[in-house]
Order: sequence, then structure tokens, then C-alpha cells
Amino acid sequence: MTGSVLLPVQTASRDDAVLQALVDFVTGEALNPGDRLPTERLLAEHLKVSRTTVREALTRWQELGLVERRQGSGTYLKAVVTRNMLHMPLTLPSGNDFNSLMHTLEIRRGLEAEAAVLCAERANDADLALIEHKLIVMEEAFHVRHGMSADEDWDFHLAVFRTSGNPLFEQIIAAMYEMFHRFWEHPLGVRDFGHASFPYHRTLFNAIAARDPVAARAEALKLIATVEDDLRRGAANLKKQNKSRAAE
Amino acid sequence: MTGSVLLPVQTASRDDAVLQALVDFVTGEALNPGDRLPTERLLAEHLKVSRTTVREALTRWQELGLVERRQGSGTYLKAVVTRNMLHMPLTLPSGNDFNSLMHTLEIRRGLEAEAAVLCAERANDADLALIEHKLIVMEEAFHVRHGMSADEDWDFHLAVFRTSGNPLFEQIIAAMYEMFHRFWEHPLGVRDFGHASFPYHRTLFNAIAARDPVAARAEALKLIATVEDDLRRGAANLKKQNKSRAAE
DNA sequence: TGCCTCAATTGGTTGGACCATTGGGCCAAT
DNA sequence: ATTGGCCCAATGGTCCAACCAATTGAGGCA
Repeated sequence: MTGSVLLPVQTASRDDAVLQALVDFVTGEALNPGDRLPTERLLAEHLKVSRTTVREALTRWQELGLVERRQGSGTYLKAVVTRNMLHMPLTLPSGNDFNSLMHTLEIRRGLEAEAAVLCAERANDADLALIEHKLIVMEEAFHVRHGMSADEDWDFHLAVFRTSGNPLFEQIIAAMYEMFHRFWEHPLGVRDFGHASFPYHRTLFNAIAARDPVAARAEALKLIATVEDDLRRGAANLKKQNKSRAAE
Repeated sequence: MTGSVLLPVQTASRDDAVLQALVDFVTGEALNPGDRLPTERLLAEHLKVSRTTVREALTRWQELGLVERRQGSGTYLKAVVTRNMLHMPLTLPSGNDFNSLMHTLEIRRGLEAEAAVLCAERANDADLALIEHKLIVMEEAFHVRHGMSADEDWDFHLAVFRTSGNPLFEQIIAAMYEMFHRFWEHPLGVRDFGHASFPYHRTLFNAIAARDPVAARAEALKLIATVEDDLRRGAANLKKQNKSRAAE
């Protein structure tokens, strides 16, 4: 009896190999997003596999958003393809209810706080200048429009994430933003959505500028908390509306 | 000229329709994760489409992690399927270097702490019993093998994430784990990798069982910290090896 | 020049065949 | 009664050859 463990044998399926070969081809030819891939028939011939197998592989890339297929035209690259890509399929069951929206905020709560910490630890003077600039732009937009401006707000947060030195923050939180806003075209009766978060942008910046990770985390959490409050108010509004509508 | 709007012709490709029909079937039959779906041949016959089309649809579900196929056995549901699911597959480039791995740990630091908090707040007695069971299984495996066992370890954390009530934790952290495991297969000189994290599994459970969110966060952070230490040690080992090899 | 037509190209679908793996049932040996 | 080997039906994986449907561009025509 040895302490060793029996590992299952490697059985990489065929279309995995096709995908790998495709990665090699795309990187080898230095293809960029927008470029056209070879015909399915050509790929099948060159890779010595059937067209069916090529199609299964391409279907998987399509589902990941790496590629777009246009009947009669061809298959086009939609994103940069590299070896060692990290696939993260996210799916929310019934993504338009209050709970699902709140779930995206719970992720943001964890990640934005962590990003703020890293940002405060790692920001150099140039980073700070950029973040402050984004902050000022956002504040000006706020005063002009008497309300939060989604783009300028996002730009500010983006600068924070990038300064954290970890590209995953930007990618994942961007996905959360998009999930959130896909069902938030017009706020659920909350006219000044996001209004309450405004002052915490500056306090967050101050904490970062002071290189105070603990304070930065605290301010980031306060900021998210205001968004969660807004969401709860919106849900309450919606409930009221439904009730009065049902009473008719 | 009427005021009506010209909607694009029903362009939902065939396998989109198949997917929709599958959703109806799964919800109608009240299938749960782990249950087996009908044969591809049966589905093709009932839906009046070719088996190829059914396969393309199932391939997409597989890529989203909704379903798992086992040759010779069948196709099994892996997650809850509902109408109005919101999919957002996220794929990002990343390498197998030290920095990339550390980035995944920074994400885990933020998310596992948050998940532990939510878990401590929301766990009921049944949840606690399940988590404790996974913990015991993991501890037994540890004593038998004199080291951490990846599967049992993951099962424990999975139970925590699921109890948090937010499916996004599991999905995001699963991707982080996968990236880590890709690297783990080439052991980097650290024979007892993960060893130090062992005791914190029980302390984490104790905090959750005591419904103490603050303590749960603290224990989760300690656990991740040990993994970060292991990774740093591994990176140092690797560096040393390279240096001595270069000196030959 | 500008428009139309048509044929080649390309992804989408089909039916049918065969391969590889799985899992259960059966049976002989222990 | 249990173990191990064997077979076989069911199931996902791959392949082929043909046809359908959308797109594109070249060539013809007014």
C-alpha cells in the first residue's frame, strides 16, 4: 500500500484538440478581432477531422463570444485569442428580479472593497493624479446634470480597478455592471438612483490618496451600501405599483 | 405608412428553438441537478429535428456549465435551469505565471470572505449539518493521505458558497480554482501545498456555526493567507531552481 | 452609372452509419 | 456468497455526403 493516488487517465476529447489547434493557428497567423477564419470545410480538411467536429468546436467558441458566425459570409474573430484563456461562464437564474440584482451587488461588495485596498497599497503619484482627474470630471458632470452620470462614474471606478494591478477586477466587475444595467434601463421609480453614492467617491479617493487601505475598504463598502439601499427602495416601489395595479 | 414597427423576421436559429424547448421540458418535468436528460436520439425524434441540431444545442449548454455529458451513460443536468436565465460568459487571457495565480487569489480573498459572511448570516441547521459533513469528510481524507485532498477541499468550500444563497460565488471562484489546478499539476517544489490551510477549515466552520459573520470573515481570510504563503514559497523555489540550473 | 440577376461560396440542417465508452446482466470459478 | 470475466444493449462522439439558406460579388443590361 503506497500513499500514491490513482489519477484518471487523460482522455482529451477530439474537439478539445481542434480548439487547441485553432488557438495555435489564430496566434500563429496573428489574427485580430474582425478577421475572418478559414472555411469550416477548409479547417476540417487541414485538421484531418470531419466538418461536424470542427463545427462543435466553433459552436463552443461562439458560445463564449470568441467568434461570430454569419451564414453565407464566414466565421469572424470577435475577441483576442490566447493560450491559457480563463473561461468563466456566469449565469443567473431569472436575472430580472430583485434577488439577482442584489447578487451582483454582493459580488461587487466583495471585489470593490478588495480593489480599493490594493489600490491604496499600490497607487503611485501618477495613478493618484489620474484617479483624481476622473473624480473631478465625474463631480462636474454631477453638478451640471444634477444627478449621477453612468459613464463618468464608471470611468472613476475603472481607474481604481486598474491601479489595483489586477486585471481580473475590471473584467469581473464589468460583467456585474452589465448584468445589473441590462435590467435597469429605467430605474424602478427611483428617479435619483445612485445619488446617495456621490459623496463617497471623494472620500474613497481621499483614503486612497492617504495610502490608507483600511479606510479605503470602509469607504468602498459605504459606497456600495448606498447602491444597495437604492435597489431596495426600487424594489419597494415596484411592489407598491403592483399592489395598486392589482387593486384596480 | 402606418405607425407599426417592422420587427426582424423570426431569426432565432433552429438550435435556439431547441434550447427553448429543452428549457420547457426541464422545468415541466421539474428536473433537478444530477438528473438525466432524455437521449439525444429521443430528443431529436420528439422535437422533429436532426440529432446534429440537438447536439449543437447541448454543446452550448455544456459550455455554459448547465449540463454534463458522459459517453456511454447519458447527459446530466448540472445546474438549475429556468426561463429568463441570464448568461454572460466571460473569458479573459491569463498566463500560468506567479502573478496570474496571485491575481486569482486576490479575487478569492475578496469573494470567499464575503461568502463566509453571508453564509454565517443565512445558514440554517440543515445547511450547517451539510457543511460539517463535508468538513469531516475532508478531515478524514487529510489524515488518510497525510495531505490536502483537492476534491474534498473543494466540496467543503462549495457547501459554504451554496449556503451563501448567491450562485455567482460558486461560478466565479470555480473559474479561479480551475486556473489554480492547471498549475497544480506541475508541482512547484512545494510538496505539502495547502497543508497550512487545514486547521482553518474547522475554525471557519465554527465561526459559521456560531452565526458570527465577523469571525467567519476573519477565518476565511486566514485560510486564503496560508495559500498565498504557499504560492510565494513555490515561486521562491522555482526561482532558486532556475538559478541553479542556469549556473550549470 | 446604377440596378438586376445569377451563380459560387459559406454556414446551417439532415439522415444514416459506425466507433468508443459505459453499465448492467449473466455465468463460471473460487 | 463473492469475485472476476464476458457479453450486449444503450448512449454519447465522430464521420460522411448531400441538401438548404443566406451572403457576396461578378457580369450583364438599361
